[in-house]
Amino acid sequence: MNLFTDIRARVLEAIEAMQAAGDLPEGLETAAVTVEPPRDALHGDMATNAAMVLAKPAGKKPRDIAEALAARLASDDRITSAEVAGPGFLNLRLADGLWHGVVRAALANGTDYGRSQLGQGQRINVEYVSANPTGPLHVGHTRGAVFGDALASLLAYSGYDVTREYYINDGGAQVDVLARSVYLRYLEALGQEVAFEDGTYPGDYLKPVGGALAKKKGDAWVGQPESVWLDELRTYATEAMMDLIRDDLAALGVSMDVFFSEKSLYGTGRIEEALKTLKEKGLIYEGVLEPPKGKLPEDWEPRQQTLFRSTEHGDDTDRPVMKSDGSWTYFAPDIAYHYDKISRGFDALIDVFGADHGGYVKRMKAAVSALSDGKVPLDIKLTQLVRLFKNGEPFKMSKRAGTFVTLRDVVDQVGPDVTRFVMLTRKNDAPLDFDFDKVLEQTRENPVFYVQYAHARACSVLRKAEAAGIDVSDGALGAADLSGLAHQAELAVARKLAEWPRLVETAARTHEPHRVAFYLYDLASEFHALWNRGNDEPALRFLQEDAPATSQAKIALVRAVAVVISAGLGILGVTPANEMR
RNA sequence: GCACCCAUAGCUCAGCUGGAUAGAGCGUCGCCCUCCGAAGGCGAAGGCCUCAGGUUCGAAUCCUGAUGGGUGCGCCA
Repeated sequence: MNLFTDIRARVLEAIEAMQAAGDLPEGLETAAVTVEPPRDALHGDMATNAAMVLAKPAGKKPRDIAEALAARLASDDRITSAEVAGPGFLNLRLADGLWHGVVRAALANGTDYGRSQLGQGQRINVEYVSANPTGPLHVGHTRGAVFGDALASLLAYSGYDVTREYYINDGGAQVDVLARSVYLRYLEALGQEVAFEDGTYPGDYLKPVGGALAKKKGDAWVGQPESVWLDELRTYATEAMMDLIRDDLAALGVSMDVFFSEKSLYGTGRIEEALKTLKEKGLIYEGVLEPPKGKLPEDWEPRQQTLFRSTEHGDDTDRPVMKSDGSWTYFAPDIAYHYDKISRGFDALIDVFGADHGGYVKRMKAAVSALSDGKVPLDIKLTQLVRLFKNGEPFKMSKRAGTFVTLRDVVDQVGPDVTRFVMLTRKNDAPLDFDFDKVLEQTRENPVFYVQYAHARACSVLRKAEAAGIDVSDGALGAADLSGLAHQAELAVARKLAEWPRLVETAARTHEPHRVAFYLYDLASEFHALWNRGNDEPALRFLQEDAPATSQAKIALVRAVAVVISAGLGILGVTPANEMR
């Protein structure tokens, strides 16, 4: 149930009636007609731009159209007033019963109130994290993981058939480095002195992997050349790292539907197949790239390479898919991977990358556009840097100083709920400050606490009401007489609840889950305000002595707030708190 | 040199993908607990939405250019 689309439908009905009556010409385009909350609540409950949008094509003055529209809408008993304002806005005030309907809808549908069919069951693939399997996830990955996961949930809530996917970069040279590093830890576990030179991973997290290997293999690989152990160790080490990463993700509450291995693309003809598809479209050629303008790399020299004509699909320059020595560039398996996603029948793709991958956006979009003949849209969301703070002081990450901050460090210190919420209180394309101390503060400036507190307060009222003998089951509250819910302060909260389905749709359409977090903060603010007004105006207290029917109406509103907060937090992957301690 | 992202109150940031007098938190100043949790609430002050053009009924939002910051730029995935 979305009150805004209901009223918009009513407005369009009135426009059709005006056309039938000859007040407006036939065949007008009404797609641009919107019904939205006015910026200033004093203007009314909803505003439509219909008259201004239609004025030009209809050849009439906006205010004249608005007047005529107002007359027709005013006859609807759901609309208590329709006033023309400004250049041709039509401000509508709605009957209290509609706001009561919002409360009832929230109680009847529970956390499904707000669910939409925007996606119409379209299959959409969200790829995120996709960190190299060479170590534990760090803070940067954490933001991508939280963002991707919340986006996926948001899309699922909006009627898409979502697949959450992780691309394992297990095909490149970094896996050899990993295998050699594990080999050193293996030797170490067997009592040898080892040195970690440049080009190896010295992290402690490989110690248990080397230890386990020593148990499994004994000294069979000691003193043996790489040719004996490298292949097997690559697989072994990668699997160990993926176990580690899966555990990290689980600690954050993230679970993937698909882990896709880059390695599975090599030696199976799948890269060749993807490139053949591009070649058939005339997009693959042998050539020499122009040198980049400005300062050249020291060792620059023209080289003959196999290139993808990505400029045909919006890129700035063509991109190499094969190195001069005949091996694939990293881009080739990426093309094959996205070709695979397209082949699996997804209607749309989303990639979540770190900001340092901004340079690959155009070429990746070009590849998907070429491979799908422009039929499968690819949206790439970049998550900006996370800056760490402790007590307001910048906190520099350094592997050497041992202050390398992992996902685990963050989750262990502040918990998954706080981590997730905080990471979503900023747009993905804005840098994020994460202060280990501030995110745990219990004050209004900490949105996590503020929203959780609102939910806990609502639960507290429900408990008290129940203790007072009021039936607070959703069924009873939904069936209650809500006429006791008539004060503007109370209806203001219901108005906010009415925006929820609309908010979900815009957030889903723009792929911006942070909007949910900000909405919840606003809703919490409305609720806290109403709560406190009870201090000055006893009539606004939720529990009314000796007036169980009135109390029940007010409790219904409280419960509806709790339901929507719970639904919103659910999308963000945060557990609502029933009480604060 | 080129591409992408960003620029909104003293600070940190929203702004519903073109709507009315641009919002919130922090900070500053002034209020509200014999009362469901004051871990909260109410109010005041604070703005050339970086700048200059353009598009139109209407621009913080779209386009062009400039300035300032971030990221990246052919055998590293």
